[in-house]
Amino acid sequence: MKTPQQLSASLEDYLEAIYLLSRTGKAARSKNIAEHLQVARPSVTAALRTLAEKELIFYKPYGYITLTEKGAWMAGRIVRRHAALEEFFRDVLGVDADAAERAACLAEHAIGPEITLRLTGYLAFVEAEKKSGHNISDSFEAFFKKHQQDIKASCRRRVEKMHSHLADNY
Amino acid sequence: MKTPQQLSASLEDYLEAIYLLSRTGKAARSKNIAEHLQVARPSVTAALRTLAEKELIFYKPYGYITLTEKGAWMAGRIVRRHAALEEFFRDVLGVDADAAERAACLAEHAIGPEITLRLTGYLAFVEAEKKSGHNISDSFEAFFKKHQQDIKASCRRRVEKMHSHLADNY
DNA sequence: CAACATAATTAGCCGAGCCTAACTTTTCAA
DNA sequence: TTGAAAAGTTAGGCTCGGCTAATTATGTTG
Repeated sequence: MKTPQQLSASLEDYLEAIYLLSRTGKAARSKNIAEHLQVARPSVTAALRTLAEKELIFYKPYGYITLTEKGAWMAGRIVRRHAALEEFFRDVLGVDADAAERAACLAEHAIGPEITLRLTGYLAFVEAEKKSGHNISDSFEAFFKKHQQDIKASCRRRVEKMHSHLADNY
Repeated sequence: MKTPQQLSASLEDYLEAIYLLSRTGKAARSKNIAEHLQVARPSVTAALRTLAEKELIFYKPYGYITLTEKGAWMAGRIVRRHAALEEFFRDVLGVDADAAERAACLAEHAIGPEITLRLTGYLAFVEAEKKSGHNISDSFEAFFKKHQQDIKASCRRRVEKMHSHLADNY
C-alpha cells in the first residue's frame, strides 16, 4: 500500500533542503535548514513537525534531522526533478545559470513523475545527439539569435490583436 | 514608468480566466469565472476587487467584467506562457494532452519572460527543423521508447546510492 | 407590478505558511 | 561547574486564498 503523500511546495522545499544538507556533509540541523531556505527558525520547526508526522524524517527536538526511507525516496524524486529542470533551462534553452536555478526552484513543484521522466529522457536525447555529431543546443542557439526579433514581434502582434478585440466594451 | 505588477499565481489564474472567457464569447461574469476555475463565487468577488485595485480589470459590482489595457497586456503574457508550456509538454516531450494541460496550469506561474521567450523560440526551432526534414520530436520519441528503461533504472540507482548514504544515522 | 429565481456580495471562518519576540534547552569555555 | 552564547521552540499575530451561510441586487414572468 503506497502512500501517495502529496506534499505542498513548501514541504518539498524543506525535504529537499534536508537532503542536500545531509549530502554535502553539513549537518541537517534546524539552523542550517533555515539558512538554506532563507526562512526564520520557527518556520522550520513547524515544517519539521509536519514532515515527522508524515514519517518522512526522524525528528527529535534539539537533535539532528535525518530522512526516513520514505523521506529519502521522496527527496530523491524532488532533487532529480529539480536537476532536470535546471539542466533543461540552462543547457537546452540557454538560459543563464542563475535564472535557470531560480526558475527550477519555482517550477519544480508543478511537474509530476511522468513529465520528469520524459524531461530527463529529453536531456539524454540531446546528449546522445551531440555525441553523434549533431548539437541541438548549438543549432537552437543560432536559430534563436537569428529569429529572436521575429519571435518577440509575433508575440507583440498577438497582444495587439487581443487589444482590438477587447478594448471597447465598458 | 513600467509597473512591474507581480501577480500571485492565483490572481494570474483569474486574469487568464477572464481573458479566455472574453475571447470565447462567453460573458466574463462572476459566475462563469467561478465555474471556469472551480472555486466558490465569493472567492471570485475577492479576487476581482484585488484585480480592479491593480487596475487590471474594469469591475462594477453586479456588472460585466472586462480587461483594462494593462490587464489585457498581462493576460496576453500569461496566456502565451501557458500555451508555450503546454505545447512543449505535449508536442516535444510527447506527454498526453490532458497531463500536458494540467502541468502547464501549474508550471506557468513559475517561469518568467526570458524563459517564456526561449521556450517559444525552441518550439519554433523544432518546427523549423521539421520543415527542413529533421523531425526532432519523432527522433526523441524513438529514443525515449528505446531507452526508457535505462533512464528509469539510472534514477533508481541514484535513489539506492542515496539510501546507503543516509540510512544509518539515527 | 409583484414575487420569485438567479446572480452577486457581505460576513465570518479556516488552514497554510510565514513572521517577531520571548522563553527554554544545550553547549562550551573560563 | 557555572553561566553566557547559540540553538531551538513556544506563543501569538499576519496575509493569502479558499470556504459556507446569509443577505442584497437584478431581471424575469405571470
